[in-house]
Order: sequence, then C-alpha cells, then structure tokens
Amino acid sequence: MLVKNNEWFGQPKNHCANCPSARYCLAHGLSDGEVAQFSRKIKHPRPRHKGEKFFMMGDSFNSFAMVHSGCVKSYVTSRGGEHQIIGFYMPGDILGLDGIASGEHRYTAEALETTSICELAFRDYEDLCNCAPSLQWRLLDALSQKMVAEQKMLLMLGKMTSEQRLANFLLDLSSCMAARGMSAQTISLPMSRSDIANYLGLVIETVSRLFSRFQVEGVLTVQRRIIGISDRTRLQAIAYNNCEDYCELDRVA
Amino acid sequence: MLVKNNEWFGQPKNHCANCPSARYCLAHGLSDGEVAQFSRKIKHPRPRHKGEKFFMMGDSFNSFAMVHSGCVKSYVTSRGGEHQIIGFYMPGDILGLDGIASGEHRYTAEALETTSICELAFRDYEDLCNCAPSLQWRLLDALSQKMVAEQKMLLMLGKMTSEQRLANFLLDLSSCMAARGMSAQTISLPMSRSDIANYLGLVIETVSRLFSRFQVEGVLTVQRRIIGISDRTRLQAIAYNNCEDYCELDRVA
DNA sequence: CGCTCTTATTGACCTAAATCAAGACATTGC
DNA sequence: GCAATGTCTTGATTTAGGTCAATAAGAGCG
Repeated sequence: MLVKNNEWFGQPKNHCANCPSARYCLAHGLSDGEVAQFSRKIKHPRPRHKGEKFFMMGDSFNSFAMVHSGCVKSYVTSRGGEHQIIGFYMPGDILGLDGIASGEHRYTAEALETTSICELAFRDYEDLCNCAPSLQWRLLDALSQKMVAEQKMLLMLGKMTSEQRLANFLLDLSSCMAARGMSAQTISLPMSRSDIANYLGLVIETVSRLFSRFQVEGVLTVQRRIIGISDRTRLQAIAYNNCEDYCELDRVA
Repeated sequence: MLVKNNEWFGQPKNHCANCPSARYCLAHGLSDGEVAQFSRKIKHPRPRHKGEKFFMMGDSFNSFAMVHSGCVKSYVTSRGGEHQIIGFYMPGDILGLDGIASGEHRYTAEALETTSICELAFRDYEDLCNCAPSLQWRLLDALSQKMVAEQKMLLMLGKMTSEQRLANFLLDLSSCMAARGMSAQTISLPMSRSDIANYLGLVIETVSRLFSRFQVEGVLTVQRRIIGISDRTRLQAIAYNNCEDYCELDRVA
C-alpha cells in the first residue's frame, strides 16, 4: 500500500463505478458519465483502525465523506468532558454534514473497526452540482433523512423505557444490515456494549442485563457481539409499545 | 381580513423587503431584486391560533415555511400515541425541512400562540435557486444548523441531569430572544410547563419544582411564565457542569 | 361577581435505572 | 502456557426523577 501526503492509493481510478456501496452513497442515481466525474473528485485518506479518528469536534470543515467499508461512531463532548454518541455510520452513510453551517465539525468521528472513507471536498461538491444538478437534491435528502433519524432518537431518549430503546436499536440495526444485503436475523455488532449504552442514554450494566433478559425470554440469542433475533414479532412488540401489542401477546403466551 | 382559498391577503406585496424577521429567515443575504422575486413566491396561509396545526405528521410535503410572527412547537408521535416535542420555532425559523427526504412531514407543527407563517413551495424554491444560487447554500446551512441543535438535545437527554437541562434550555431561549432584539434577562415563555417538561424529557412536576428551587436559590425570578435571570453566571455554572465551575462557585458562596 | 377550566405548585411515596462491587470470560502479548 | 488487559455479566444497594394526590392561582365567561 502506497501512502503519500496522507493520501491512500490502494484504490483504482473510477472506483465508484464498481463500488459495492455506491448504491447507498451520494453518487447513487448519477449517470455513468457523472459517476466518472464524481469519482475523479473523491480522495481516499488513509484507513483508520479501531479507535482512530477521522476528524474531531472543532476541526475545520472542508469536506464531507462517505463510509466505504467499516463502521464509524460520532459523538459530541460536553464541557464536563462527557461523551454522547450521536450516531453510527455504515457503508454509504455520509459523515460530516454537521460542519456545513458553522464551517467546523461539531462532532468527533471515530472508527469502530478498520474503516476507509471516500472524501469529497465541499468546494468540489459545489462544482459537481453545476454539472449534475440532481446531486444538489441528493445532499438535501441525506441531511433531511439524518434529521428524521435524530428526531426518532429524541423520542427514544425522551419517552422510552430502557427495553424499548434497546429493542428499537436492534430492529433499526437489523433493517440497516438487511438494506446492505446482510442477514436481518443475525447481527454482528460492530460496537461495544458501552457504546450501545451511551448511544441509548443508559449505562453498560443496564444494557448487559437487558441482553440477558431478552435471551432468557427467548427473544434474542446472545453470544458476545453476535446477536440473533429469535422472535422478531415479540421484539417489535417491545419496541413499539409496552401497552398495546405487547400485552396482547403476553395474554396469549 | 380577506380569506380566499385558505390564502390570507392581509399582507402587502413585496412584504419581505419590510419584514422585520427577514434578517433571520431564508431570504437573508439576497439582493433587493432577489428579495422581490422571493417575495412574489411566498404564500401566506391563514394564521393559526393557539393549539391549531399548520401540518401534521404524515401530511404530504409540498412546501416549507418560515415563522413570521408567533411561536410554533413541533412534535413526533409514537405508535403508543405519546408525543415528544422536537423543537420550538421562533420568527425566522424554518419549518418543515424534515419532509424533504420522504415527501411527507415527519412531525406535527402546532401554534403555541397566534402565529403566521410565510410558505414557499419546494418547487418554487427549486426555481428560485436557479436565479439566486446562494439560496441553495442557505437552505443547506439551515438544515445543518438545525441538525447541530438536535445533537445538543441528544446530549441533554442522554447525559444531563434535570437541572442541567432546564438551565441549558433557559440560556438557549435567552440568547434566542436576544438575537431577535428582545431582552436577554427577562423571558416571557411562549410555552407551558408541560411543553417544557416534554421537550426536556421530564414530567411537569419536576420542571415546576426546579423553577421553585432556582427561585429560592436566587438564580431566577419566576412569575408564572415571566422568567427573570437574576444570576446568569450561576445559571451557566449549573448548565455547563455540576462538577467544575459550579462547585467552585459553591465553595465561594 | 362567582363558576368553571386550565395551568401550576407542593407534598408523600415509589420505581426504573444508576451506582457500587465482584467476578467471569476473551484476547493479546510475552 | 499464563499473566495482563479489556470487555461483559451479575448481584446488592441507592437515588433521581416519576407517580399519585391535593391544592392554589389565574383566565375565560355567562
């Protein structure tokens, strides 16, 4: 692997045309010619290993990035030094959109496992929009989508019990995996228990206990980070509402 | 007041040129000619009274809107029927950005007091962008900014104590008021205690108790919805970190 | 004015989840 | 192989904030 000026040359040119994640990333929906143009502007920084950061809160914002392979967590840090995980990014997800308004990154992006990204300078993006105007609406879409996801998280943290939060988290992760062609039944968690706990506004012990309980109840099978969803209906009942669907199931059981 | 086809004609033409909120809204930064063009595309739906809705979760998205006067709350509803307030919108704030990705509104927008808005069809916005390309980046900015605000809320709900949440809320509201030319010391709350509680992931009793305690401690003066900030330094200490600044102040006191 | 209705406060008590503490299990490097 | 280390599980105990209940204080209205 050749490394020069923090730039990684392990990828062929016009890589986007053959990229398995292009289906989910910003380039999706462009014509072949546009993809080639797009591809030319993409830079590949050195991949990051687990625990290494792509950028930190406060860094100046010049470009955003799409996850190519691996997984990233983003978190904000309070004045007291506490972290709050804001999101997890899978291949195709766009990283760094928070920086557009203020010109500086407002969260830290850290690799959960060895992760490579495709970087696009915001300036180049502006240029590309002139050639391929649809790109403009794609980014708006992506931002709007991310916003909706964050609003769901607000609902989770504001109103849901610990078990509802974990159930929702696992279901979301499952459909995220399924959308990327992986199994929806068996999830290999890329993040630790304490990452999950932090994300869900809980402590690690609570998450651990919930995994155990769900396993005893026959909803999940848990082997460290390999989670099998044994009873999806039940999991959905827990996730959506303790009172209605769940109690009904409870009465049947 | 003339009302025809749900359209309100109480405003003069080219109203944006004289609008006191134009400084904060999407039109800010446009040239005089561009403002006139922008103004022509703006529709003014009937103002809504307290409790009336501009749109509901699930309605199809065709346009977004800027608050002209009054105040709006947005909330999502879970399957169980519970509400979670996502944000409050003051004059100049943009409403409805959540609908861009999916084509339908993902939250309900409800007036907290008599409120009028300026509506811009998304289609018209696209046209306007061709004439005034800077508009394109303004919307991106607005979305990105909103996202950062929501990320702060995630930190609040995930990691902060009830008193930190309320202190942060009041400080944010204070600077929001100040930015709109109103007093930063005395806030007239447009929302009820239960709205505040819901927004902060608490119950109304907790919020009420906190107001009382802050008053006893000399941090606030509370007269129903009129809140005076008597000791901003102290309030900031509470908001930012229980451990560092606050304890130091505590030791001094 | 007194009546009703909504909104806010305050107190007594309870519970979900946090904290504290002790091990168990994997993974890594020597 | 076996320390050493990081990750996860489980149990005992505590507590911040929720729930339930009663009262007060405005606001709207006939």
